[in-house]
Amino acid sequence: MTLAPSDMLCFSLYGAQQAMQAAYKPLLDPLGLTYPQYLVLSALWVQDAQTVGALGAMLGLETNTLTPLLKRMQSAGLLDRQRDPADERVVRITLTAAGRALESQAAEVRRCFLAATGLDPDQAATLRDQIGALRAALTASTKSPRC
Amino acid sequence: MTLAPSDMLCFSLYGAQQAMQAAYKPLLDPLGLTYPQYLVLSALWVQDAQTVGALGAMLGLETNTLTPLLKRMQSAGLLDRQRDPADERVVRITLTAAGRALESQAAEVRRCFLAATGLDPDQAATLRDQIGALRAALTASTKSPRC
DNA sequence: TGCGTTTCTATCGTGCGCGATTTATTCAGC
DNA sequence: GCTGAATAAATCGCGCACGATAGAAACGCA
Repeated sequence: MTLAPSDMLCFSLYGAQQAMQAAYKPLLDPLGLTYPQYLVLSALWVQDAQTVGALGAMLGLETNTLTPLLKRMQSAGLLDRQRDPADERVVRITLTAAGRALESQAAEVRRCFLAATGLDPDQAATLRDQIGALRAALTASTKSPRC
Repeated sequence: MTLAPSDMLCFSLYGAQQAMQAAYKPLLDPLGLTYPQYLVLSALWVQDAQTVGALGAMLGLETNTLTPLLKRMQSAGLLDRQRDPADERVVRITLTAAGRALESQAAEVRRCFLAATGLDPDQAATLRDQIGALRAALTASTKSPRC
């Protein structure tokens, strides 16, 4: 017996993620950001001068995704990329004034996105944790398959 | 006050979707399918001979995504693409024997994915509906912004 | 000191995903 | 019948996302 995509948990996740990015688009376009770029900035607002690898660990992205993404953001004047003198293998990502300046506008973005979900903060946090648990279970299962 | 990505609902969705596709990968690789291709087949198993537009409506994808995706699946021998004689604008997508044959293996894929989530069927259905509601709210809000 | 291993980033190729545009066909109204 | 609007699919360009690989720097250890 075959399920239609609309009846599948995986498809709800797939579709919701696309809807989420579509909802962010009108909020981020005025800032000249894509959604992954917004995530990178969010990570740097919390902790500046991170390495490429640390950003990747926080966001779940590999360097093959991050390097070109960070170069585009550098071209846009949002951040600087420079080798760490103490360890020349490492590239440190540092916010520019322009990158830091966007933080103040992020509050409005968050407020609008929450409004778009139609959830109150508690409901959003609960759903976030449920989806986070799903993510953790899937990641764990991929590392050591049960099936 | 700025949230870390890990505290954001949007990021849990973003990360969970990536984890979902990573979990599907070892299940679909043996079948020679990507996750979006698996979705297309799932839609066609329910209803064969759909148009490109109907598939797009079911999966939430535009023709600029579907056309090359369907061409790759045609090259792989999974489906046929042919203009509808009654309306030459329309292209109908029809499963080949090979495409139909994969349906029997999909049950095992679904079983393994559910196991990977660590959820029982009821929990999975509940979470699916919650995420589906989030998707609906986000889509509605994108169409008529509240903010 | 020198060498094999590990760590970190960058590069390459492929497959989505989508905004914008183009082409082909059909339809509606004259 | 003919023309303009509408519809369906295809095309083009760009930005992720990731597997596989490469290259440079640091480290471990004889």
